Amino acid sequence: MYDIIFRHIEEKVRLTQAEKELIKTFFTPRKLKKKQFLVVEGHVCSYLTFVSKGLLKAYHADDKGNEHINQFSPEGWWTSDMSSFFSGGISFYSIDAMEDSEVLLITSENFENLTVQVPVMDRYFRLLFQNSLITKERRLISSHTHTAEEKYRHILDNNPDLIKRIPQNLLASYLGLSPETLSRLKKNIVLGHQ
Amino acid sequence: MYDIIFRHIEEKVRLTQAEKELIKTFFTPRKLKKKQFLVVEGHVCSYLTFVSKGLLKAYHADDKGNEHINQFSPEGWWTSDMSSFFSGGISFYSIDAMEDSEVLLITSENFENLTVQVPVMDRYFRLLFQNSLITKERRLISSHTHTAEEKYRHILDNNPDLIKRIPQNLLASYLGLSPETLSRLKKNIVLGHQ
DNA sequence: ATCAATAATTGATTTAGATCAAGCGAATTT
DNA sequence: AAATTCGCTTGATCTAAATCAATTATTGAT
Repeated sequence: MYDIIFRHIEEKVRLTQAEKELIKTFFTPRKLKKKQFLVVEGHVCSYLTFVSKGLLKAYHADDKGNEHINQFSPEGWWTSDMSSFFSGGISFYSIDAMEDSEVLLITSENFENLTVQVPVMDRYFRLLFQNSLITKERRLISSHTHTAEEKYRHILDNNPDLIKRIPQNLLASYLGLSPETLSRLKKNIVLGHQ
Repeated sequence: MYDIIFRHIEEKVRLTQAEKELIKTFFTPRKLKKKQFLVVEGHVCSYLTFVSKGLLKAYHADDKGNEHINQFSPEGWWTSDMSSFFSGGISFYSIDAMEDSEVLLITSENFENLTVQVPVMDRYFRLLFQNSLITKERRLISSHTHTAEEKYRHILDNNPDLIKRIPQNLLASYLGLSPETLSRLKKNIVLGHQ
């Protein structure tokens, strides 16, 4: 259960055995059935979540009821509504399981304890957030500069494995496109390659 | 010169006098004239930069030569091409001064030394990046859900002070709009309020 | 295996915002 | 102070993608 999380943390920082034992005590494991919610928009997001198995999505529903996916989180990724988690406000996103999943949950109090008692975790999360930030920045520029087709090609090139697990309409939502547009441009790409 | 940076850091973490003295040694102060470049796209971004006075912008030019502003950095903010800075690759953004400015520069080696010798700085940057990440996520969702007018209203409500210092065409670029569109929608808003 | 729900495709139409183009006012340079 | 550059506005036109609508897969549930 904890193998994956330690493998991931140790890609960025070193941990002693004692630290690992301590870290374990701050987390709660949980299983999620497909379609089960971790957070519902409007409630407080009480957990920062590490996905050890499966696939989750975080999304926001706008005024017209359209859902906009913020992030897909397969195994080895973290997910949460960070704003709600760290500040205690209501969650902007809903998060649910797209596949049967296993997750490790940590509350904000325990997160605070974790970083105080294992300071190297501040470094780990600094590196984690730093990388996420770079990716998010690029996605934002991409949303302004690239055409629908370029956005699709880009994700296809960079996340071929993940794409296979994601229904097309949800991928469209993630890219900020309508399902119809994504369907149509896929056809063009196939024909374009002949 | 260093007052502002310490004030900002101490909003998030505590520093001893000794730590402050040490921190100073890692930074180099520099003055920038308006229009002067800190980094040019395609070169390595060697510095993480704290703005103590003035205003900088970071932007990317696409294939067609259109510039897309990623970030405005007034006093009290950090700027850099983080990807280039942390990995040594070439910079995706150019960064230049929109006003005569004063900045504090730190190299990546010194950044590494800083976080090792003053571990609480890992926490500081963790908190900094965490907040940036929340903001970037919201901007990305906004770019998918909001109309041009809503985007403008939103920034007007949340950054009224900053907007005053920014020419309209650059604000349009930041919002992912053409200057013409921004000009037109401003007129509608004024009329709408009568 | 059947039925119901959900996802993907395809076509017709609309629309928000981009692009092209011209003129004007303000600011910076010499 | 004149000249040149730059930013803003306004109008006309164009276009990528959204929306509306119907049809056909595909998946899931009983």
